[in-house]
Amino acid sequence: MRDVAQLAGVGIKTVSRVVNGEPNVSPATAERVRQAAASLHFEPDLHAGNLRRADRRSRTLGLLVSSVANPFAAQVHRAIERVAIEHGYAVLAASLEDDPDAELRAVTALARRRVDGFVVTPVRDDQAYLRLHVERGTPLVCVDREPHGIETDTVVTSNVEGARDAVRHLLAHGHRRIAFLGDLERIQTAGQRRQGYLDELAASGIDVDPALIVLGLHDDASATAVARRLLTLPDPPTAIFSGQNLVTIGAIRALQQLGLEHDVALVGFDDVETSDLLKPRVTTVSQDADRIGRLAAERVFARLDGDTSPPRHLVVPTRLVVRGSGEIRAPLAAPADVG
Amino acid sequence: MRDVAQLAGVGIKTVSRVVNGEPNVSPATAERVRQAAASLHFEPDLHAGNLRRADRRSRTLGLLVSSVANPFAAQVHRAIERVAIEHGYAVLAASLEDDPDAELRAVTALARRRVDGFVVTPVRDDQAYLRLHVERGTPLVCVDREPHGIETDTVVTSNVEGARDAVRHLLAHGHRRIAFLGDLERIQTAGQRRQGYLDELAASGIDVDPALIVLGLHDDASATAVARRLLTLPDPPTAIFSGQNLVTIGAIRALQQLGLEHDVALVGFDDVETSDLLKPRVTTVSQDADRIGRLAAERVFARLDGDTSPPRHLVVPTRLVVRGSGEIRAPLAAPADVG
DNA sequence: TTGAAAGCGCTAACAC
DNA sequence: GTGTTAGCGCTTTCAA
Repeated sequence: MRDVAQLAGVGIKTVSRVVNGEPNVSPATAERVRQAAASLHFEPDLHAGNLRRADRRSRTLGLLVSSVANPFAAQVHRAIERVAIEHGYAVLAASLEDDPDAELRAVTALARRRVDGFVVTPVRDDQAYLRLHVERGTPLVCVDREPHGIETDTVVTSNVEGARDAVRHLLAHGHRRIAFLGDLERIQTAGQRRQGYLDELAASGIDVDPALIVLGLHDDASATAVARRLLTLPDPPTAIFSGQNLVTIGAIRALQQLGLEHDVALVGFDDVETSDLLKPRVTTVSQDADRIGRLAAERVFARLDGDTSPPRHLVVPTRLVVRGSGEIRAPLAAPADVG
Repeated sequence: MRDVAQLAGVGIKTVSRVVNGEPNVSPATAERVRQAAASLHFEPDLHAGNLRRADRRSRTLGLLVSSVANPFAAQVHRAIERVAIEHGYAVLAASLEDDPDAELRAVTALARRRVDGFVVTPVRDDQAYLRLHVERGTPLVCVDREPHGIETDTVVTSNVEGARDAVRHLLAHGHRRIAFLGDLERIQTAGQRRQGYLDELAASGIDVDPALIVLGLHDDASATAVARRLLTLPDPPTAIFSGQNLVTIGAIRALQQLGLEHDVALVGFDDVETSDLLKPRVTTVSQDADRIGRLAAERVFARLDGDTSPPRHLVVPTRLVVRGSGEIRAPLAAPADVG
């Protein structure tokens, strides 16, 4: 910058003014400065400026997700990036892989880089430690899961309602023995989806068979194994509600292996790529990742713009996408037990 | 930092030493400083330090990809992040959506944030403008596509060889009329895959029917339409080689719509999620995104570590994953034309 | 309309 | 072992 000033024959502050588009520079001077800057390939150092700048904004957002390679997280990321760009922001993303320590490390790494705001998918049991950053003026928005130990803006999927929709849909097709396959219990959304499943069955006065509820499934292999076991029970379920997309894939594989894919109904929570191409096509409760990301980013910028209203808890509805597998009807009920 | 120094009753430089783990601090002093830092929740400002630090490293990498939501790019991103973390680095990612102007904007945005290295999927016709950054000491590694106008490290998939493998596989199953469905011509990898297709046919002395080659497909809808048209030709192809995963999905849909999925062979370039669940399962030429990302990141760090050897051009081989659709045999050849 | 001086939070160089 | 001084590249303040 000093070099640019020298070459343009002006003071360093004038260069600063031109670079930042500040007023009170004669067009002629401005032009000379621009020429000089271009010829020296000058790129202002954003971080150096921040040191002294009034707003002290790094124009960078920090994003913590399960994994940038996870399709849902990646879509949320893209949506956040879109909003960020509009505001002249860049996004620093970190993958946590559900590791509580990684959450801490990532927050520290991003804090040292002085991100202006955090969008976090909580992993730890307690996010109270993040209060510090919020108090220091770095807004925090939690996505996908609710944080613990801190009151802050959140944007989550309507997990309970979505699960209820799925189960209601299966009930409407005559099913009474509906299995639930869920992710690890410590993952909040898994618990909520199970809750929706239980709520809807309760609301319909259906007795729950605990044998049909399995949690702790985190990949498709274990889901396949469990689904096979349930489907070969003496009194098997006539429908399956799977609570996560890898689990859905596992369930499909089990159904295919047993040749039951056209006989046992299936509704999966969260989309399965190319679910359109399968036979039958898979009915899913799909999440609006794009909207979640967009809302989260908008919340961050609202806070950066000085919004001090109470924390907002946004719930993004799911959509039941009817494609075929969920509309398989239950076989005629066996005669009621008469003892 | 001054506050920490005051609270610990030491000089500011001692705090710096403790924070950075430099030697020549007595254990007792160090402990007092640590206490003070913790009680004030001190987080050093990485960027402020960089201003004066000898290596001037922001410990941040810039990544430019088609889209962070694209599964291939997202996997590359994750692999880069893994290597980055090991080196204490964070990753700033930007989505270009194949927009040449976005490439320029993203490079500028990252340069102003003083990233230490770039990993770029080139979009523009010319990357000569990046020489500046390289000369100023910011290494550049191009992934997935070769850059133009600059000699730098590259990590790409063996597109030509992978395509040849696919076509050879189809030839081995008796096919002679093999269609090629490719992405937009301006996308380098699309051209390379077509080249591999042509090469392999030429090597086998097969005449190419230009009617069976269609480029310019960028989504599954257009691919479906084109595949339908080809398959309903008077003399239709007996096999399809699709050059991109959305195109593969389109081709599958067309085959399903026409009820031909068990009669016409299909090999797709790049993986299709859940291709395992389809009937028939889809044979693909799969790219090793993880390896590409890892190698690219390792190249950046090698350069940062002072490697000044000539640019390396790494080619990551593909793998033909045999699953069923590519092994459908050609129907018995029609009698040769005898005029 | 312009520029000089001070200072942002930190590290380098050197003195003690 | 420890502290002092200068200065990184920029913006602020304020004087001209």
